[in-house]
Amino acid sequence: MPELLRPSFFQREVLEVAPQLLGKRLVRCTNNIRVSGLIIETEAYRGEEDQACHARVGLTPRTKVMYGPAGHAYVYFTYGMHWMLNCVCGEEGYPAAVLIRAIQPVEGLELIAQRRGKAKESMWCNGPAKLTQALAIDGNLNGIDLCTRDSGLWIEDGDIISPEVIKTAPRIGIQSVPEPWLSKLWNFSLVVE
DNA sequence: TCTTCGATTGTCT
DNA sequence: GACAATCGAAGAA
Repeated sequence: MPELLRPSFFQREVLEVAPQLLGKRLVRCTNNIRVSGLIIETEAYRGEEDQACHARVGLTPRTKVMYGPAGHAYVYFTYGMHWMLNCVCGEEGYPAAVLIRAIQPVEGLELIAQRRGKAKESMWCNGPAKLTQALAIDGNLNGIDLCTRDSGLWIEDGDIISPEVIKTAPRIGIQSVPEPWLSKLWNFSLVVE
């Protein structure tokens, strides 16, 4: 049985954690059925000074999970219909999180197909709102501990990814954010083979 | 394949 | 009351 990632993995500089999450396995377990996929794209958000980070407005009921202990899930709702999954990182009290933007489905393909309707297989989990739909993740999971199996959502260790196959890019969907935050290369993805 | 545009609700000002 | 870390349907080319 693969090991779960531990709090110490997350309790580091978010810019180190984000690329290292690539290749790890995100696992969702409901009714003893596993649905999982390899993480292939992440994005880092860090600090109140990061104008793309929700915590730029400071501590509010919405953002307080980001200020909490590392290794917990920050799940939030946006655009009136989509859920996003983030992993809280760094020291407690400092708001930082990694947005999981895409995974490659591995287990539970039937359930994913069912949850994603008639979407094509290549489109199942190639976006942050798509993978939350495929894994049945919603606001009920906000604040849960990703380092235990108690909540049915966790991350398992995987292969070490060599730096050559990791691509960096500006973060996505933050057009209204001013420089220098707009151009930070805080988006990490695996180069497709 | 590419572009446009509508959907729809929690959160903050 | 405005806006948001987006998706997918529909229409054009």
